[in-house]
Amino acid sequence: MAEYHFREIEAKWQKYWAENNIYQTKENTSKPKYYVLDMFPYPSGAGLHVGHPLGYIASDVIARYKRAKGFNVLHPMGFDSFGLPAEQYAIQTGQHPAITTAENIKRYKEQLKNIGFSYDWSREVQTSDPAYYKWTQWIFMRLFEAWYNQKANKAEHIHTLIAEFEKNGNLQVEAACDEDTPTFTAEEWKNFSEKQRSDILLKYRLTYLANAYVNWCPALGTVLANDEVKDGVSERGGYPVERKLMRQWMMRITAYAERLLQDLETLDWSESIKEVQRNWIGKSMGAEVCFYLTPNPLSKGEGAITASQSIEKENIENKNTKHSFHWQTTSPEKWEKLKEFARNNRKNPTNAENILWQAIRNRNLDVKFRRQHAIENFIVDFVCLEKKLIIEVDGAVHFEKEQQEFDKIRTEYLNYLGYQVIRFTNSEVENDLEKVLEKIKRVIQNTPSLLERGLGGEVNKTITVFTTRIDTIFGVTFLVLAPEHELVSEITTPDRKPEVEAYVEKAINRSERERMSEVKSVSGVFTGAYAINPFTKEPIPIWISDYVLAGYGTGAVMGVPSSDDRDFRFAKFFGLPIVPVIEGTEHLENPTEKKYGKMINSGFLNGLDTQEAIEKAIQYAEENGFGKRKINYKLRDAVFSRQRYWGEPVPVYFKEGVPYLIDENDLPLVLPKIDKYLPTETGEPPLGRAENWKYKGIYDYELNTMPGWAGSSWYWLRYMDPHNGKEFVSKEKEQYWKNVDLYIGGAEHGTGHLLYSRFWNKVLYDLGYISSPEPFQKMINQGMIQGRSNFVYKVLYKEAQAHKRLAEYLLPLGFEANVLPGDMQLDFVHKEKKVAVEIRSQSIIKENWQNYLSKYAEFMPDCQVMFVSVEEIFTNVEEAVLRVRKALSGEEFVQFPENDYELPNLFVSYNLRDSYETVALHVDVNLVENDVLDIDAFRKWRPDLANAEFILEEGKYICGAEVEKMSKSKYNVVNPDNVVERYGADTLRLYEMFLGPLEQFKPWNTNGIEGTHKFLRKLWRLFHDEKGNFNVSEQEPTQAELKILHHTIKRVTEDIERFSFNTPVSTFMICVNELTDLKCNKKSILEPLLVLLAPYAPHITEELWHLLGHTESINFATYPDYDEKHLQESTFNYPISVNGKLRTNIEIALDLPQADIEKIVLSNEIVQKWLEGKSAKKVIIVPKKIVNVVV
RNA sequence: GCGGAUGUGGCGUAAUUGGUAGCCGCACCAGACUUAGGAUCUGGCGCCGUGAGGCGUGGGGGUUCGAGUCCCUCCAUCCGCACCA
Repeated sequence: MAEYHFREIEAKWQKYWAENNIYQTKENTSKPKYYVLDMFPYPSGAGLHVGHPLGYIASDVIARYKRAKGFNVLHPMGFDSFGLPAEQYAIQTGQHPAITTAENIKRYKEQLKNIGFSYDWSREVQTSDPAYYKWTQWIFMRLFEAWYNQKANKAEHIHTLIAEFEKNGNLQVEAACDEDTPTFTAEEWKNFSEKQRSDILLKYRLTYLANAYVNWCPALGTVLANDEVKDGVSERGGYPVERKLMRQWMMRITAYAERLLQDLETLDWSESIKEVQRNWIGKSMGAEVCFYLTPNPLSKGEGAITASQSIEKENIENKNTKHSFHWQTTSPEKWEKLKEFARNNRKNPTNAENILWQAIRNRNLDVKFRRQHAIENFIVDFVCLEKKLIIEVDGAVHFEKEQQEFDKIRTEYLNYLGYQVIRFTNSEVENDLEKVLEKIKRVIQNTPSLLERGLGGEVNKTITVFTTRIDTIFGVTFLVLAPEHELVSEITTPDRKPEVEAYVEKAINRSERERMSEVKSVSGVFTGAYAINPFTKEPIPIWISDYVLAGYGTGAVMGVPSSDDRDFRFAKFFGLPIVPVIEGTEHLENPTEKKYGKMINSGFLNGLDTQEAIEKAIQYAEENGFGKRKINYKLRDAVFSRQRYWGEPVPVYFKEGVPYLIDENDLPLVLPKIDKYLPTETGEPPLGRAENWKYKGIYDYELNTMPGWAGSSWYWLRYMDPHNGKEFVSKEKEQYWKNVDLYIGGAEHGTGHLLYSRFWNKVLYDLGYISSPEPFQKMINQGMIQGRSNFVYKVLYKEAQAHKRLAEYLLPLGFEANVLPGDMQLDFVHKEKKVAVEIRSQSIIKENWQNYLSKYAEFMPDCQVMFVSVEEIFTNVEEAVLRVRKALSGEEFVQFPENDYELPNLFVSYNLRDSYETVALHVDVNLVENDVLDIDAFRKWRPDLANAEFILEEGKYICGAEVEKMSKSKYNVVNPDNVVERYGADTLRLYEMFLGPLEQFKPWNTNGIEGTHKFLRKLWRLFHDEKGNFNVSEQEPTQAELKILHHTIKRVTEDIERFSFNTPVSTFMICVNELTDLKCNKKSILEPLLVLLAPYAPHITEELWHLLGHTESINFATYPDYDEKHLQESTFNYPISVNGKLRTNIEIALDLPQADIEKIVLSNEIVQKWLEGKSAKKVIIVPKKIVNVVV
């Protein structure tokens, strides 16, 4: 064989490797293990493009390198084969997603095998295979049967929780559980029904059913996890997502928030991806502070009960009876003045008053009414304090205008105090009591009781806020609740109700996206309610606003406009007071510019620094019982249900509304057949279509399936033991392989796969099934390979240009251009001969000429009008001019273009495009080489281009180029198959590595691939003579040759060890170049070089290895060690600089003492010249580096 | 706005971590061999300058005998997060 025939060589060895199971991994425990894994690919219909193999090649290099270094390497590949695209395709075509998936996988495997990866295909897994998802379901069951014990700080089997419930109820349990978990005693637990117990346990399980606001995507017909939503639209497909309250399976990942955060420190991951996870977990340390609601909305002065009094009073009252009403609705002093009137009125009621009183007294309407009760300065007829409802019965006097005015003010005031006032006339009560009572009943019904709404200190309700800056609490001038906050409807005063409700309505209906896009605008509504700042005892208004998110913290914030930007904007907008609390902010236009410093205006915190003040304030709050230290996480529990077919069925059935796990022996719960991959008519998920699909033929199965990330959250474990039918992974194998040593994949999984995998891994670890707390020890995120699009520039034929062109002919004939009679513009007019020429496109002339003519007749009577089409001008301008000439000379002429003209399909080369009006069009990059267009191929590319013509530069058509995402629509996708076809897999592998650092994003540009291909041919020639005969010498190597080899070994090995994949390629090139220069064909040099290169170029090295006489695969060769002794030098060519500037080089023996070096350097001619007669101040000699002479 | 990363010839990049900036490859230029070249080989190739030399690692400043590398500052690009309390 003379030439390097890569196609034959590569096919030959790929076959050999497969037939001889060269890459099969055995559990050989005498060797150290090394587990190198690629991120699970989803087999999409588009197949691989050159960007995908980048990471696979790097991991393959490592796998091969580690094998040669004596490691037992696990390097598997498989497919994350459940997912939306195959199902979308199924919906459109009716083809079962399993078929689509199988086809896609087949294609992927062909492409992968074509590149010569050393995967152990015997370990391949597919998540959609029942033999695999059996264990996904099994793990789901483990999660269902687990709870998170915060005392032990780990997950435990639910049995331990039940045992505790039976012993002590849940009073002493510290667990990750739902917010609304009630407390109960052991006694109560024992008396709970099965359903009640199930409901309680669901609040603790690591996977649970709950009503939660989820991301509902109507277009996909399913809910999505938070990480699947980007900027308010679905990550896949970009469909809108809305908030919807649904009962869904959830994963209690929040239980692990702290450990997921802390253990990041133990991982060798890039800082950026750790940061992404930290952000997502979103830990913030601060405090929760309780704000009591005021008993009444306070007006200034007025003698109302002061805030501090009210708190004391409330505390006293609360000690006695938890729900005692605050019936004293005026001050004692006022009551002194009013009580006589009140008593009088009671004794002498009007007839109407009496009738009504008899009807409503004694809780006749289920609520207690008081009559002639004093409220502030007024005595009202009847009042129901629980509902804050006042009923007035008006006599004749109320018809007078003055009295009506007074009533109005009185009502307003009472409204202001939070009371509803309804009025009846005497006659209404006397004549139609039924109707009156009916109305009262209705109002009572529609008004929440204070027992429920807890307005003010009358019941023990508080608003809790979360803050990281409790030190600024003296600067709190308002509270803001999220519109969705549960207290909003309860605390809103009647007068504010319409406005508040309208705002809430609007906020809830607005999509996430809308709310996000209006970040900068300020909006909000006052609720009418007030709270007491527990530090200052001052009342502060309670507002609601969009900028407070229901899902974060407590859904309420304390507004500190002097140190928070959003609060500042809010306060400015609504004119709320701003109290500076940090020294130096008093006179600032915007006090939030300075956020840290000494406290001012802050009572006992004055003078403290931010951190000290935070500590002291928390301490104070805890001591006084209205606050506590609190750590908050942004991380939410993950929605685990999908209303989809193509996913793992959830191994759960329902009996009387209680979810039960199916028996473990019934696993796997296999996906049933269904007729259509759509929801049922009643809106149930597709699985609702399965016929007779019931557990044990009786019980309904869960109809949701698991999300795409379920199967990929544990797959690395399955590779350790992929065919085990008894366990998801055997203990021994798990103990041996432990976790992934090197994980290579994209950074885009930072908040999804990489977080869920860590979560499941930790659960399995806590439950004792596996031995590593983290799944992926080291990770490298390969940069995306971007597409490099090429463009051609199609010449546009516009009227403006046609006009210009025609003008060249017509102006010399005496035409004027752009004549403006009336509101028209005529293209060309010959005034003397009364001829007008109009340019329009061919189609417009055809369709509209009559309209034009009538217009011309209006402005230019008795003028000859003729039309010239744009098409005509560019294809046959002479003909057009001829027609015009005829018209001028009075001959008979043709008014319209005689023929239909077709414009040439003209493209102009990149650097000439500025002289034309052009549009840039994507051209298939496969038709372009080094930005030069293959014109023939271009004409054949699409039928409409067959007649394409070109304006060339220097005989070539140069394309423009731009870096974009690699995608079909941009015609910039490069298929690795094509590259392999043309240059071979080894060249592709080398080139992808050579392109630059693995982590970097870079455009794919085939331009440089020649270089790596040439390198391989050069390597080939080292082993062959000029005639192409294999020719390797057994001669002893020279010192120079050994030096080249060992230098290469050293550099390549060091580079691979630090995962620098591009630099070894250069080193190999240098090595081969140098050996070529020396005409070295010695076996003792070339043989180790092959082993060194084999991880990068496995095919050519395998071929040459066998040509050298080996009968075993190069994969079993040992990696060469480098020997320092071959790199020893006796002299060094020192760079000599004078004052830091390089002036010359001097070869100096390395064993020479520094003083001698100095002498040699200073006596050097060139150094002398630069010294300019001065003496050297200092000579710095860095051995084997540099000499610097300082003058 | 906050956080992270990056910035070096026409292009992809390299620089043993403070010691000769531009290795290797592409493109380009010149030449050789050839009927031919999308083969192969040789030489050149940061910028200015005929030259000596000067200038050069996004800009400015600093530390140092010496800075692409360390410090300060500004700018640009990319990525992530974002009313997160």
